[in-house]
Amino acid sequence: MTNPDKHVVTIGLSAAIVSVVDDLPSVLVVHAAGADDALPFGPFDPVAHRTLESGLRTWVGEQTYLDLGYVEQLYTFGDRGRHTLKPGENARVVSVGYLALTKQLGERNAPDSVWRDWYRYFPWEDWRIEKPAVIDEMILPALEEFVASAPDRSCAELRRDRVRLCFGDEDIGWDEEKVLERYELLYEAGIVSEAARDGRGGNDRISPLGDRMMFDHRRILATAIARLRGKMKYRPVVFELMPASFTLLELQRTVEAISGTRLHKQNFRRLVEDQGLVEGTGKFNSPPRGRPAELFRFRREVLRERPSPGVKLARQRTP
Amino acid sequence: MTNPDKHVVTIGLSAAIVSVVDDLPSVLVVHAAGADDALPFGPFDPVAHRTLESGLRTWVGEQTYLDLGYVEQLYTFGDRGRHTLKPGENARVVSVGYLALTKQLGERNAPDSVWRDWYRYFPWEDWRIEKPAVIDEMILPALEEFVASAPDRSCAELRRDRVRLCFGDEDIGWDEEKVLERYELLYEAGIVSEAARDGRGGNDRISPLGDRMMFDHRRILATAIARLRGKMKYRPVVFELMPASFTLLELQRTVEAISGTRLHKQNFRRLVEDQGLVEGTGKFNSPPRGRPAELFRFRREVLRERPSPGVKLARQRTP
DNA sequence: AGATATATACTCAAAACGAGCATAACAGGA
DNA sequence: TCCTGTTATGCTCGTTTTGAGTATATATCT
Repeated sequence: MTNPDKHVVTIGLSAAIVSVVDDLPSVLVVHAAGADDALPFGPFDPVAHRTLESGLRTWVGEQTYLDLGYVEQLYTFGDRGRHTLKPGENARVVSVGYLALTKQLGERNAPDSVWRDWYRYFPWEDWRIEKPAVIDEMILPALEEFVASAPDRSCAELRRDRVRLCFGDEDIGWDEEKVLERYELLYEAGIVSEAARDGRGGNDRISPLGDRMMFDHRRILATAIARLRGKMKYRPVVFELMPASFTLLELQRTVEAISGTRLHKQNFRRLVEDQGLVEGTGKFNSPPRGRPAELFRFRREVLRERPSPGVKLARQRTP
Repeated sequence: MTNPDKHVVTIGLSAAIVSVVDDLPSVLVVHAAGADDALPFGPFDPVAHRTLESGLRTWVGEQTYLDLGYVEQLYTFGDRGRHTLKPGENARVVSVGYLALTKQLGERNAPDSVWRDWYRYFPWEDWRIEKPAVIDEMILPALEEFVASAPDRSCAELRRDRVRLCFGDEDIGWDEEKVLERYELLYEAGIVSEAARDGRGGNDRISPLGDRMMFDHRRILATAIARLRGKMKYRPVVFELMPASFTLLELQRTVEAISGTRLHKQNFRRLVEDQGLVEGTGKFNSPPRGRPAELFRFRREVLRERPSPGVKLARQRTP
């Protein structure tokens, strides 16, 4: 309390703006040649804005011409050293991360922002086709080194448990919600190239694991994916990403794209219909092959009825 | 970006430090005669502290001599006008709220901080004995006024729905997790006395509903209760509040104290045991009457086994 | 028509859940 | 000692939810 100046910081607002098209979950990033990708971000101006969220909406609107529908605060990061431009620099920025969902209507219009498949930054998170080879080929060996390099036995035990919980084994399977835990583990183990950049021990014998991002933006994106994967299950937020009408398979593919797993088709249909989340429109699509599927729409009334349920994942066993 | 000074704010860290003794969920508040209760809070010093959380732990340790075990970030509030000392004043503080769980060991030692039953601030949230009378006698009538005073028909509809979702009706019951939604509704409706203090329309014909708190601390506490009520169900966090050994009824009473509802005893036992959350110690207590109960301990191993489950609420129907 | 592909309906067993009954183990008083 | 009140603990039973299929319907293409 002595010198008020020493408590002064700048607040940065970062947004993971997400949309899904054609089974590709994408995030809007600011891309410049030669630099790491960044999430759209800007400083919070306490004079101009009444709330943090309105500040975010304003400059996202200015920069990307997007009208954000659903917006949710994720987390506030203030770690020293994880928001550096160049090694050694130490401007203190506290960054508040947001998750926003949008429909990617109209044309791309923001200056140098592009939609990017989010699995480009997290190649180990997409299990839709199969378990990503990078896990067994690169990640787990590198993490074993991390365990082995522990200063003492009990620390090694802790590290081993963390690896098991994050990446699973025979007993405990894959938990698609642990996106942040996995990224943080890789960061601490120096496997992810932000670690070296931030001046932490980086294991440079390893080819970079996923694309790097500016500042702590990959951490914010990990938080966003984790939150969305979890929230989807108990709140009907997927519909923020869907067009006005859609087939049940399209809905399922969107959920799968986000969760990075495959679902059981018949049971997915049962869940969604039984919960009254959607209603048929009576119209059908005309697919190139196969039986036409009915087009459904989101029943907005569910938001006013029961404590709004989400889209449960009817998990599929490995076939 | 023009003038960097205009982006400068102070970050306040506030902590809802929670413990449960004898079925009373309590929160540590700083109490001064003539002033509203406050959560322990202090500014974040970016020079001295590497992370927000370490800043919090440090000054909470200094101020309360408590060693926080479990700490979790809740939310970052930056609303103009909700962190005022006196009406009209407008120091811009962004406050990061935290939830901390502790065991209330040893003696109270902090200067003027005291443990307070949290239902003192939220009398409508405790349904353990019965539905709190204040809901039907004061809250719902006042909220009906709020609905009636809507500027137009569609706004009235929205307000009516919010009231229904927050406080339930015959169809949708009570959702104990909507603590924050309820508080915010009461704030907007001017029923809670912070509203008048912050210069928003306050309905002063109503006797104050629960104790007021300083700044936006009642909102932070609402967030904390909501988060704890939810998290308890899928993560074994209650055990942070329990002594080393306890009977299953003591555990149940703690869960009930937090959730503000009653649980089915036999089913609670079944859930907790089947999930392997606890193990018997072979020792028994000696109660004044009735059969002695076995003392259990938390199985710390669950944290290393399956994606750690929480204490599900085996809800009791109204008898 | 037959092959192929997708949509949708229905079945069936296992697991989880909600409610309650039954019995066990203690204290104190008749 | 036996009865009563009280709490703990074990067990049952019907319902719901879930996971995994099988069966059938409706398209297109050859």
